[in-house]
Amino acid sequence: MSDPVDQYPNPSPPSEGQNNAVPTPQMPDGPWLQGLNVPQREAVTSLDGPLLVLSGAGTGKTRVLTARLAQLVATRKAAPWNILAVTFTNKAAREMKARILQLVGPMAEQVMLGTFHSIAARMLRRHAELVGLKSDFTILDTDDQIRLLKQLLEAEQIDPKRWPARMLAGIIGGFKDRGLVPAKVSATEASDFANGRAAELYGMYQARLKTLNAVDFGDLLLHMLTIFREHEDVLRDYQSRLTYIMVDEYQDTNVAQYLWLRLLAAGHHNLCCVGDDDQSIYGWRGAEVGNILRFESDYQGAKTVRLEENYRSTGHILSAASAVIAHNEQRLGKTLYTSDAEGDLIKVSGYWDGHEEARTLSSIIEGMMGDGYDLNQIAVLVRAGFQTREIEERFVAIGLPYRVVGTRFYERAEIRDAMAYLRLINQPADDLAFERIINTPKRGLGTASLQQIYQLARASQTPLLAAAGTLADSDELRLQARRALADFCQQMASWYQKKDSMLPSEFAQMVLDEAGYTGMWQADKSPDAPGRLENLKELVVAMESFDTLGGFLEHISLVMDNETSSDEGEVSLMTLHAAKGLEFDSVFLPGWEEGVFPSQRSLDENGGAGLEEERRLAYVGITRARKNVYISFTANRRIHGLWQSSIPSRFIAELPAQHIEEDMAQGLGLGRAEPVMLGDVSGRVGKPGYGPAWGRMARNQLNSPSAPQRDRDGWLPDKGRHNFNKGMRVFHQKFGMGTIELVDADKLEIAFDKAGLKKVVASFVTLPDEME
DNA sequence: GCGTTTTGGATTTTT
DNA sequence: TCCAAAACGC
Repeated sequence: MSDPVDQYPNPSPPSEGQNNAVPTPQMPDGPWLQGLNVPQREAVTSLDGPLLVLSGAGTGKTRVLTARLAQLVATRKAAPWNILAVTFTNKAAREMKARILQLVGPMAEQVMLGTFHSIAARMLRRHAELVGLKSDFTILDTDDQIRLLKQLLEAEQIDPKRWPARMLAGIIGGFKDRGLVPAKVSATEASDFANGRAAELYGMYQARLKTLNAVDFGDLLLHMLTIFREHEDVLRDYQSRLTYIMVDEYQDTNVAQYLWLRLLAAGHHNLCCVGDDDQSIYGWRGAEVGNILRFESDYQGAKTVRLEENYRSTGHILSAASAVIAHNEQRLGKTLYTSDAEGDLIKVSGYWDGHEEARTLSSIIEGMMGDGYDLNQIAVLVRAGFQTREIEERFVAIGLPYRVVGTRFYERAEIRDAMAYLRLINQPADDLAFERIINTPKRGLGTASLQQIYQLARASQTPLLAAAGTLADSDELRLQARRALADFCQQMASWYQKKDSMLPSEFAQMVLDEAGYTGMWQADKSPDAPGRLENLKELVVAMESFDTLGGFLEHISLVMDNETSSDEGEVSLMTLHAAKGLEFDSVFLPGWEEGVFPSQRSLDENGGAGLEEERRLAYVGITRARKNVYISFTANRRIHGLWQSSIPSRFIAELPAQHIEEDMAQGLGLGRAEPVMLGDVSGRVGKPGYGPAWGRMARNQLNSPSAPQRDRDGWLPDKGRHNFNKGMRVFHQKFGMGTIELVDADKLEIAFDKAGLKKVVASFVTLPDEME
């Protein structure tokens, strides 16, 4: 967070004199070429024309990217400021920058390197007026966006229950991902939101953004597309300045990003895209795998280089991952190999329930810790965030140090509030910031007073803060509210005066104190209040590396991550998505059950394509590991408070037998029949009871070489396919015998003899005589 | 205007 | 089950 990587120079070539900075050409064989394998070297030295580098997991992608950049500079194909290097994350940009700095020295500063969004933002600030914005436009975050849309929906009298703002935000985001301005949204694409009003609402939202002098994330790219299309001179300018383009994680580009790149590269076609179609896991966010699949036909004469030698994982891990991903049809195909040893087999285990899974997983980690393993080299990767809770609880119980990766710093309310204060001071017309903090901490200004402010602002066409000032001087409001408002405005004015004469960090501290915001949390007795104060402190510290408030705000609106890594070892706990690009010695992959992973929703909503994306997620998960992989599944899982029986993920069946080890010792032995303990739910000691059908199922899963078909047994959770009726006597593995009280599609309400009235899914109960 | 109760809903989220 | 946002009552 200390290094504002996104502050690259303007796209214009540096003024004369700086040309001295260009060093004498390096020898053709720079140090960056040392130790590259054949395809890597080919990718690095193929400088002209379109180039697609298909780089599998762990094949040295970043190394190739940075070496190629160094090569461009060294051969004088391009001056640093002629090179555009685009990444998706700030972290990737930061890393690349650091490595280039090492390779080519301070000239690296001149490379236009950053995320799609930060580069587009930079460009947009230069040409803002071409789309009706001022160059000091505000970049809204998701929260502001939703609030804005809520207001819009309310004004349009659209039922917020039926048509939530969040949904509209998603639809509009989708349009923007596809590069569609409101006028281009066709009737078919308009979706049925609020009876087909999506396109219309999109237009209204854009108009509202313009009056606020604000953009959302999607707009950064979208506005640049508009500018490039409507102002050829601007596009030409960039085309002639940025003569070599490199893109990281190309498989994740959406249509807007694709078009943006295509326009920029249109003249010279010196476009090098690096990516891995097998690691495309952001389809739901608008990423188009098609972009990478189509590269060769999109760019005539494109060269493709495959990086297939993996330097990360051992043989079994790599083979197993490759076998899983081979089940996908939509892929370009790569054959990863390693010269590393076969290593350990992947361990696959089944457990009775999530509790047992968490318990066992934790004790394995404890054991590793005892053997001197570095906890930082261990990760637990789950499909969805809610899965971390059960595991976290166990970690807490046994005192295992861990950290959950992915809870975003900037999403915390206190950070957003603090930011809103700073935003409003920096930009008094920032109405959304005003709304956020006008009554935080409580100033006794409720909806009634706010209504007045809105009215006046609308009538006089002024920002809310200005309207508030006017209102404070009038006698429209009750004395109390008027006084509060006057105080607030006065404070704002005084802060505005001071904002440029103080260090941003000191300034922020002062504002938060004077506003009573720090005090608000100090007075708060809730258990998380100290943590929030801690976060605020962190924010202030983060500001220390900035000279101006404006600089900080620009940076933070785009770079909102904070990576606090501790020196003490901690197990990392995160989603599979968050793990992309990371690597660990040992990786635990719990929850491999149908419905959870692959996610039922993904399957329902996107069918075969959804399944393939889930499978890529599995591939990403396995390939994070260098040495050990532990995959597990459970027979029963409680989801949203309902117990559901589950069957092992089909991905488990796709793991070839020769690369796995059925490590059932800790949990349920497959096929080992044990007595079923009827109705004994709580206080269970030792191994729980389980039905033999489950064991049979799991074994089938494990042994079948191809995708399993589970159709018999009635164990499958296919909805509605049951013959249960009210009044029937049934058996449930966890709750024992009971009588059906109510049938609602696949859900049954059952009065259990011992466990009482419960709602369960039909697939989880059987007729008593089905038991063996 | 604010604290409390009720209700509904619940993947993944680089920017 | 558990969380956050809407609705409710003082």
